[in-house]
Amino acid sequence: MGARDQIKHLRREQLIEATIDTIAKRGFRKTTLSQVAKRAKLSQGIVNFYFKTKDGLLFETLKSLAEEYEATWKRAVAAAGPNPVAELNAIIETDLGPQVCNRRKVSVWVAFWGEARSEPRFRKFCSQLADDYFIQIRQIIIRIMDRGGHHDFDADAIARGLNSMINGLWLDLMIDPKHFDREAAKRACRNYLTSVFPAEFAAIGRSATATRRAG
Amino acid sequence: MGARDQIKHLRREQLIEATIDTIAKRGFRKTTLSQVAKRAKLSQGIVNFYFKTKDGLLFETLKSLAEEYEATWKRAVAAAGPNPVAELNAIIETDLGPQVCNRRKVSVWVAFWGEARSEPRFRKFCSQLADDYFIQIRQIIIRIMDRGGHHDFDADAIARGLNSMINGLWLDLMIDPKHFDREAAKRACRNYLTSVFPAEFAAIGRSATATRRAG
DNA sequence: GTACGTTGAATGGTCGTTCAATCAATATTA
DNA sequence: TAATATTGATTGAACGACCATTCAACGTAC
Repeated sequence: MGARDQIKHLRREQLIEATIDTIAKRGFRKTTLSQVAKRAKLSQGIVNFYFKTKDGLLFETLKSLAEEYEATWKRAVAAAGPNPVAELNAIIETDLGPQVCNRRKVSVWVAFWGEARSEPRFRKFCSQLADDYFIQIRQIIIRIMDRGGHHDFDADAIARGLNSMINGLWLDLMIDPKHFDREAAKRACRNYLTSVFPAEFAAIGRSATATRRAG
Repeated sequence: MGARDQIKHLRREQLIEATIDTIAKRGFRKTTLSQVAKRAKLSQGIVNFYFKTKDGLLFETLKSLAEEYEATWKRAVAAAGPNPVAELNAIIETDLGPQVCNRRKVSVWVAFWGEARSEPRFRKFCSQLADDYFIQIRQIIIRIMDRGGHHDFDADAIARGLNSMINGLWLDLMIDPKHFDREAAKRACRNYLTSVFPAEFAAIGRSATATRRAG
């Protein structure tokens, strides 16, 4: 990669970061190209040079955010080792950890979700992403079920419940950021899993106050 | 109320409905006053006559949607009688029922949530609403706990989990409307509650496939 | 010197908002 | 009651502001 390509890559990242900042600070409605350019400390026309159109910039921003998110949680699952309980716990930890679950990034996600219905491009991308994630979670849950002999549990319902709970907790951060409690959010998820798999999540639940209150 | 006031009320409702339609069909970004006016079959300037500004219209739309929602679930809880298990089940039933959980209305909610961070007016209103709802759910859960003697359960975590799960399931409807399954969504919630309160939700869980698969 | 990155002024279009004019309903008068 | 005055509802053209996009001109690296 020559210096030419490096600067091209740098500019794209610079503009995408500025877009995320702008959406987070001013909202989707008030996100204009001049605002983005100003925040990136570049000139007006630069966005159209690198992304052709405003929609192009927005879609690339979504893609960038998605790639980072996917890489983050897949890395966390891999690092958690072969134990499915630890993997699920790692997902909760990263999904509600500060790198993923912060106002800056979540406000961008919610902005895109809000436009999903009217923008097929956004919707298709987001649904593909959500589907991959759901399938992974369900797969982990099935492994827990197999190990514990819970062959009659409804893996789909459990996975959907956890998935939705995490997304809903992200929304909490948007709606009531002042009272949002990261640890309480994790506790809600662990509480759920400890209820479904008492034996498997007992240790994690006990140490972090899951189904039962600590003390 | 004179004919004058009646028409005033009618026009406001007409414009708010048109706003909901426009946000749902074209997204927040592309919601313009001329679009709203056209959909309401009225003239350009009418919105400014009835709502002063565009932001005024949007906020009144949010308020209208919120009032309807609150009335719906409070009515459902009241109708479910004094049994807290039935009340919680009624909340799930209405929150994921077609009157509340449909693409038209949910897309408007998500649009406002997305703008919540940059619009303090939106955020304050939404957080107040969410708080009322959370407190109600928690209160019902505490009643279930008292009745069942589960004094060591974490009511906050259980309530937050259910609350978030429902919100997250609404998001599912936005992101992947084609595969969204209303009954599967309800099942995820009931599954959760049956795991936490096996004895209390057993009947409901059994009939609707909660923790364990039917059959 | 050539090719590419970058600028910022210019353009055409669309937005929210205003307002003089018009229309319809109600109140007043004869 | 009929005619008229008054009030409020509604229109749509007009305005200024701001938007995304373009592009000729300039700067810079190779």
